Amino acid sequence: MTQKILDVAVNFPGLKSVLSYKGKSTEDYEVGDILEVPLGRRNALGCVINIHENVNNSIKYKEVTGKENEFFKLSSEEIALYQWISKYYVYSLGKLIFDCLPKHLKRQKEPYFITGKGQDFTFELNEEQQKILVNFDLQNFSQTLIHGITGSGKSLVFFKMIERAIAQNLSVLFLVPEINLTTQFLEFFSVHLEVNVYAYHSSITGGEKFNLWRTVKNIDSAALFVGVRSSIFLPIKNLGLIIVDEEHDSSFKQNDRCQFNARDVAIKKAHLANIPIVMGSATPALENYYRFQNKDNYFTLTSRFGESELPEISVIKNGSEEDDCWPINKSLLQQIESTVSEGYKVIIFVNKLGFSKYLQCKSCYEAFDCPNCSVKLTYFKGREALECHLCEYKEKTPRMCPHCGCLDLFHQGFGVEKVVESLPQFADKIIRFDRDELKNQKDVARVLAEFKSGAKQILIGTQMISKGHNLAGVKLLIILGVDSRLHSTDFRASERVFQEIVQVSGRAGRFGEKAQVYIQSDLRPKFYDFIIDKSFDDFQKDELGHRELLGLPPFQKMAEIVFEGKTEFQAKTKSYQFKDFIEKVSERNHFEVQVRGPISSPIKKRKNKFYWQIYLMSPKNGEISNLLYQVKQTKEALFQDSYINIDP
DNA sequence: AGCACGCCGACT
DNA sequence: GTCGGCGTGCTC
Repeated sequence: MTQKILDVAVNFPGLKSVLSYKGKSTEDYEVGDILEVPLGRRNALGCVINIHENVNNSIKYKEVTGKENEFFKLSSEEIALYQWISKYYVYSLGKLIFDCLPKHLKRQKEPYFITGKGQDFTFELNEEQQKILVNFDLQNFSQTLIHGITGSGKSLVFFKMIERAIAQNLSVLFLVPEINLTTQFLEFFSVHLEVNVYAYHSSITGGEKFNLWRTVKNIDSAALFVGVRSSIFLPIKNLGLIIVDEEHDSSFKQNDRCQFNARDVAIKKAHLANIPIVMGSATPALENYYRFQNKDNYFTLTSRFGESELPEISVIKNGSEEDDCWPINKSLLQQIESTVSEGYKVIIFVNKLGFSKYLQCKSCYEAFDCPNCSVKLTYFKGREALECHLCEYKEKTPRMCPHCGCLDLFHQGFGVEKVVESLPQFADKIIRFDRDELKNQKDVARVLAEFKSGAKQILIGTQMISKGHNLAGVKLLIILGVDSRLHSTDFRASERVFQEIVQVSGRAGRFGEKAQVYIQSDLRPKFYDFIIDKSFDDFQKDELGHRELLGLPPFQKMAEIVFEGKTEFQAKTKSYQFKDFIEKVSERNHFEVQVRGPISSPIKKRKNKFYWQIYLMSPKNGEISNLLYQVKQTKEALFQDSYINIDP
């Protein structure tokens, strides 16, 4: 009898995580089996990815320790997806698989689902909506992008698509960027569809997750799965359609471990399963917008549902520090007053927690820095403390400058607390809406109920406002603190700010009321013209022009490699050594890859560690991953304390 | 990730 | 003299 060799992707972070083992003669093995295998002086979990008989005499094979029958066997399609992710994001296959699989827990909990009521729901689709559905079929892999303004009824199109899949007894995976968006979809879908609806998000416990995997592998009737990023790994049986809502959202990017983008993984998953994928957004990611230009499966929805119109948007100057109502421009006070007295609502959007951005000494200009990070401490008036937003550091607000002894300290910049304080005449009508004030979903629900009922009419808060909430009666919306965000060194800064302004503006005038949005800014970038005119295509085209000129995505593929060191010198040295080596390999093997940097990271010190980084650019898709993969395979030590971020 | 080996500082 | 700090390197 010939000896069977099992190639096993073992759970450890080395790139060469696929090791070969002898099987036990008493046991049968198949590709996809989860095994326990010896690794050094310990055991680890692994997944069989290949079985063959080619014995290599230079390897001393160890024998498999055991088979994990309690675990789920991976299908060849799942393995293919994990292999693609591992190659593209340059991440250990074995580690990836066991990062994604649910942990096998003793405590069992049955997964929760909502039984769909299948109540009749009749609505007229407009011409644009119908056009999308006419040619949509579930037969093969296809990609569709729906670019629809906020409130244009994308969900109705999704609904029709899901209905069709279910009619063919096919399950649907509906991806959303964040949990707070799922509730309204869950409600809508479960009332009108006649299938079980499962929600998948971070608050699902280990036991429930494990059982959900068991369930999705075995259910025969169609079901709908509404989930966040990690739900792309659910091995859903008879999956017939994937929908990615708010496709542009940065929450789809994982920023620890394997830094995949769930939208891109979803596309690959649809491709491997040979099923359609549909993406939707009011502000498509530039990469996607560019990819879909002049394609048949790019659709726009340009009219708002029902009577509603998009709000009118204007840009006005930042408030003057002389005025009592600073940072709000005093010319807006009258509008706030009249909006409130007419019984309508106001939202004020601020990008910063706390009271002031930082504290500074009036005589020597000493500012209070975090001792562990290269950022200034934020002043919180409620707690009378200075706090770091990157680490745990906090201290009581100092009375005098520790540097020169001066007692005159002044505040720079503003946060939510300050904005609330700047409108004392409305104090009894204001709700503060930020992570600091609202600790859980319960708080959020309570406060939103107060706002909806009209008990409170002014909502002042951070990014938490911008997503998903369907609020009636918002006639005035003020956006503060845009300028500092535009000054960021991130090449996506204007794209992100643009997306956020559009998303936030979408909160106003959703139920027929004519609304007004004011953006306070002293800058005059061209993109305000595009925002005011609502010519979103023109913004995208203008931004594409800049990107092309600078050779940035989507015109080139990009990767960012960050090096961590205990000292700045160490981080810097590592990044230079890496650059030298990768440039040599790239040249020698004729890779079309250009190295930019090294450069100190935008925040060069975090939690007492220092960061330097380099960028890799290439006009060819997959080229950077191939180069990195090759270098990492031959010289893994160069990657010690580094983070690879593909398509940052 | 673990878990070894290996080479310098402060302890009985 | 050696106990243990964590840098470096390997795992079929």
